[in-house]
Amino acid sequence: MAFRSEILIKLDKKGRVLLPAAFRDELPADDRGAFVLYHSPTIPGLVNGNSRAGFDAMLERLRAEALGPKGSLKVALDDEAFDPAGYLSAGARTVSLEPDGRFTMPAEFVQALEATDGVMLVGKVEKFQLWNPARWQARRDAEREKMAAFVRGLSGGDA
Amino acid sequence: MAFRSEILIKLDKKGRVLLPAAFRDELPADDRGAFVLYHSPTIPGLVNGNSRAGFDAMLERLRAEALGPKGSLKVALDDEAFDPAGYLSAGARTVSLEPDGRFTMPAEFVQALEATDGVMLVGKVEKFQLWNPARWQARRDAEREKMAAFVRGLSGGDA
DNA sequence: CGGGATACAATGGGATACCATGGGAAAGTC
DNA sequence: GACTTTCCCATGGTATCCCATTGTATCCCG
Repeated sequence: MAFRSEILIKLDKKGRVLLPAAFRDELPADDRGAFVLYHSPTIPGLVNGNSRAGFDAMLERLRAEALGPKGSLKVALDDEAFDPAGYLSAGARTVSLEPDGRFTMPAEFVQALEATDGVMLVGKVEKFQLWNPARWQARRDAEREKMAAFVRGLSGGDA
Repeated sequence: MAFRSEILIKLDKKGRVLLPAAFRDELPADDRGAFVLYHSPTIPGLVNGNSRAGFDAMLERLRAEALGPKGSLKVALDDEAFDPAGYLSAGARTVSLEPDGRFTMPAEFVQALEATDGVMLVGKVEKFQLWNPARWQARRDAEREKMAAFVRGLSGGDA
């Protein structure tokens, strides 16, 4: 259960996008009819995706981390207190998959991506990302250098 | 079963508001004819909403955690003792949904929101909120910064 | 092991159903 | 009887369903 690979998918004029078979297969077997899209909390113009179960699990961990064990009652009542799980939830949408594996991309996400005719789907282990193809290109180049530097920096055999 | 997304809905001249399909679907399947609206206990001008079951469950937790096991008996008898659940309940109203998914917004909530022609519905996981669109805008910007700070604060890779 | 035959993945498009909204008519209500 | 509330119908837009097409794996068979 891990999202891998990067795949360029068409965004047709009806706003539909195919969730590739490789990604569909990573959704829980008992819940393949829908998944969650949500805005990246740190990178504007990036959209994340996950299974409903995966997204909910993340929110749960988030609340435990941010609020401690007794936080659930407080967060349910105190609208003034900042709730990171609530923040993510507001920027998220459950989208249902058509039988053929496609979904209609909500307009807000199309806008965020500034996608015109294609979307780059990128597997990031326990979630996946939707990128504007051009922006992904740039991001990828930057990450390649960081990765090389990171590996060189690993304290290891030679040195 | 979690409220997500933010949706701007019209408030028509008859005082009607549509509960979007995405939110209706989160109401319990056996009780979709009505739900609960209640004033936020911490933010004036904010209205919260939940299913009847969800609201009741919150009151129950509130009494159990805030007052202890004997609390409910005490508040049933002692009118002098402060009962947070009773307070919330007084500021709450059950509103019924029309067959087409709309409801008439009680005047007290319209006033509280100072809503004129639109209401922003925001999913907050186990409940949702009704905001004055302009105020939500401001709130959202503030939350974005808090979220960024929160993510930075997570003990992680770089440091 | 070549050559189809078959299954499935990715895409396009027409027809239909549903969502969000406005407005009129009927039924209460004071 | 004026006003509010509920019911019903209308409409534009979007999403969903269904069917079709093409290309590519996979399979089977001799």
